[in-house]
Amino acid sequence: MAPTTPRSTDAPTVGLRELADALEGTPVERGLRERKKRARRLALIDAAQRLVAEHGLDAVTVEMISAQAGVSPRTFFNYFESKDDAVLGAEDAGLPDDVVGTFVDGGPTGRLLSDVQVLVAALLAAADESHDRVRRAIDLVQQEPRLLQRHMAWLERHQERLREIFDARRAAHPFSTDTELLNLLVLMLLRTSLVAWERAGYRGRAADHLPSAVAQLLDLAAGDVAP
Amino acid sequence: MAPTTPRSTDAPTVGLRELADALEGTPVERGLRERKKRARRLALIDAAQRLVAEHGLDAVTVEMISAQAGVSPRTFFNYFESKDDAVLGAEDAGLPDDVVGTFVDGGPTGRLLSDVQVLVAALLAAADESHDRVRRAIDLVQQEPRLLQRHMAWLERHQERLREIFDARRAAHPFSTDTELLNLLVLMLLRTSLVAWERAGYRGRAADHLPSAVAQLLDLAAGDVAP
DNA sequence: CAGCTTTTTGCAGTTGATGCATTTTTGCGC
DNA sequence: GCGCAAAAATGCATCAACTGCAAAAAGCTG
Repeated sequence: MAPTTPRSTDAPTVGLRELADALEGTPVERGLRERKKRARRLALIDAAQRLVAEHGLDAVTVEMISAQAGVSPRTFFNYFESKDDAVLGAEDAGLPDDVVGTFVDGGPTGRLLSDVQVLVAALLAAADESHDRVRRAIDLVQQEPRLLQRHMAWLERHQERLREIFDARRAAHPFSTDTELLNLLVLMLLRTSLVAWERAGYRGRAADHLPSAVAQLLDLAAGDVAP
Repeated sequence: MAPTTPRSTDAPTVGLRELADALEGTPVERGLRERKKRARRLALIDAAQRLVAEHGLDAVTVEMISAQAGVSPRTFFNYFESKDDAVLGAEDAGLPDDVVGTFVDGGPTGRLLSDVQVLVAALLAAADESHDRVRRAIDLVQQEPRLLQRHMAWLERHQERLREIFDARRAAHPFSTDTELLNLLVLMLLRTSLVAWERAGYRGRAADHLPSAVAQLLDLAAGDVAP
């Protein structure tokens, strides 16, 4: 159980590099090593998704995937904790610090649900960047429900961070909603948005379907208070 | 199905047996076979939970569990699909037909959220019956977050049924809320209630904490509409 | 008891996953 | 280019989860 990994080691030469990163949407690739690392990772994800789409999850072995990607089976596990993670292309899409900061400070709207919505939007934005692989991942989850569990595992990795974020906000701007409930609210909005996006034929962005999900939730509540 | 024990008057043994069953919370066990089956199953769950509580999930093997329960390792897998399932004591707690029927007919209150709440209450009631094992399962999930995934898998088994139920109700009493969202709503209410129950030291029933969960959700929505 | 069904069990085999030692690759100063 | 240190890839051995199959045991029924 490794504790949270601090993201940036505030280097002094930030400006230009950060701009370049923002444009490319990829983290710093300082040399051949990092580039190869990324390439292999993507190759493994692509191989995994392609094979599973064709043969089904259980018929595909780690050996096949790594062979397809041109690496040894042992290397596969240097990149992913499990076969399923590779199929999902599980990225550690962290929340941007500014978004988190704003949320903790009680912003941007001051209304909890709306602000959670912003949080979820940030998560979905990260998914937009590599939308091809995310698309395939969603499709595969429909086909292989077993993968849904790993989706849950993915949330779980962020759960601790989310918990901290919620608790931090609560400290300065108290609210009564249980942290556990908020965690699942995030999952609910995420998943509902992604499913809606899939049903819309992946047109536009995933985040475009988030307002609808929130509206449904409000309808649900409104219908209960005043039928 | 004649009474196997010829008695002087009508069959009092039936009455006794049904009473005993009601007290134990067990369905009718027609013979030695069924009784043993149930006993073995419970023995396996108890062994699994005890061992995991003591040594941790990863340190416990199926071999240990089955040895502890006095069956062969191969038999273990006749009872559970996975080690985790045994630890959770995963029961196929189905919803009672009358509850489902009422819900599908647009009842009991006619307000979607409240009616979903009744559904969840029924689910929680099932958990109350074998509350010792459920308690231990919840505690273990806190300790071993990995088990949360299996909890998700558990929902998944009911997801199809829930989907049918929601769709059936929608047919006669239309509502706009997405089925996917409702599924996760059920999970959210279930989990929030269970966690609250645990935090309350398992006093009373799990379902007692459901109204609070719903209230939190309503607060959340109300706070967003009119801050 | 004898025949039938259900359940358990042993055994062999596949696969996912991990630890460790070794080799290969890459980055870098010369 | 050259050699050296760090990082990554690889090979190998190992463990544990899980499955299929067929034989044996146990419960059921007449």
